[in-house]
Amino acid sequence: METIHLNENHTPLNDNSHLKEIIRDLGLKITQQRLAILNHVVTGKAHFTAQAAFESLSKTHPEIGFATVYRFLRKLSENGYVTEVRMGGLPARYEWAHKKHHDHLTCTKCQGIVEFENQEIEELQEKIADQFGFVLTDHVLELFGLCPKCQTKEGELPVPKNRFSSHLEPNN
Amino acid sequence: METIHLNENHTPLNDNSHLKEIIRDLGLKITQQRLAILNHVVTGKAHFTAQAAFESLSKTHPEIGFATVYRFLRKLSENGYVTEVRMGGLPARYEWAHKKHHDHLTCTKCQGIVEFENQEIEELQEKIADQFGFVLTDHVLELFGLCPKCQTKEGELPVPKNRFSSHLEPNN
DNA sequence: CCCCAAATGAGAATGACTTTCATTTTTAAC
DNA sequence: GTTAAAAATGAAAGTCATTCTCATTTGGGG
Repeated sequence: METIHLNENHTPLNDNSHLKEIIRDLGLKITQQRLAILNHVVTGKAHFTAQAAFESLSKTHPEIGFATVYRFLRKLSENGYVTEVRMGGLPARYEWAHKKHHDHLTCTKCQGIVEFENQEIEELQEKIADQFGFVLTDHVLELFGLCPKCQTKEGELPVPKNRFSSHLEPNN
Repeated sequence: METIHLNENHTPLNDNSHLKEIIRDLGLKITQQRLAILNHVVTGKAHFTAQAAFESLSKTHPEIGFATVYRFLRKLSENGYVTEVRMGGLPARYEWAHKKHHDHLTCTKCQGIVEFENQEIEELQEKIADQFGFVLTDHVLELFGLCPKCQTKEGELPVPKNRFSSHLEPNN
């Protein structure tokens, strides 16, 4: 059905068959751009912003526009292939959702992110939704605090330029 | 110390003494604008957007600028007097934080918000932070789903103009 | 191959804030 | 009370992430 041969990047085409399947599942046409973006999402590191993905992709695929990156990431996230994470008013961060569901513990100083999962919490959430007659479709659980490193290095690192509200006092 | 008399709105001044204390606690000067905004926050309904507060306030205080509303709401939220809630990329919503801590269960269709509290979840969160050596400073727990009403009225209401990602399929 | 709906990219538009700055207020000191 | 310095304000401009528009290109069924 699908002959294996090399594309212009000397990458075996069948590397992409898995990615193609995903794009097909979304009911979209298979384009080089989407393959490149999807490949980046799957193989790159998690918690990237759309902007970062765009810049990174631009190096090898200068022809990809950021609109395409945003559009496709949205589609992927709408269909559960990637998870969109937002903290405060900061740009959305995305991650490939092939892993088991998990939540995030974020350091408000260095913005480091630790992933965790906790079945008990998941179950309690379901129970709560039930109590109010809701059908749960999604949830966001983000914990914020200071990571071990930032607890010691008090005030050494400058607070990242974006403000951080949420009960912290930035002016001390 | 403070003589009770009427201000130009024929409202007893001591109505505001509580509000003034809050503003003082923030290290800010007491202005008519801040009193008006704070009064709105305390007595108005919860989960308002900055824009909504601005518009509502404009009726009685046409001189208040939206910059002032945003600035003051931010200050209040930084100091824990109000809680900032964000869902998806939608405008931040604020609520007076005089109540016990609670989280939100939001209907993705009608955007109705139910508040709940669950001590078990709170404790589990602390435990998780501990496990990673984090000092917890804050957290966000937002549950999303369909409220009982919206479960039955399938597709009757148009989806609010702002898209809703998160594993829902808007195009069906 | 051909065609056309789907996809793309460049740039304009949007929308929620934030910042700037010239003017007005507050308030602490007389 | 006056007053002056510091803080606050509002109008408007700026920012920034994201979305939209639209003219052009492209994938893929026929």
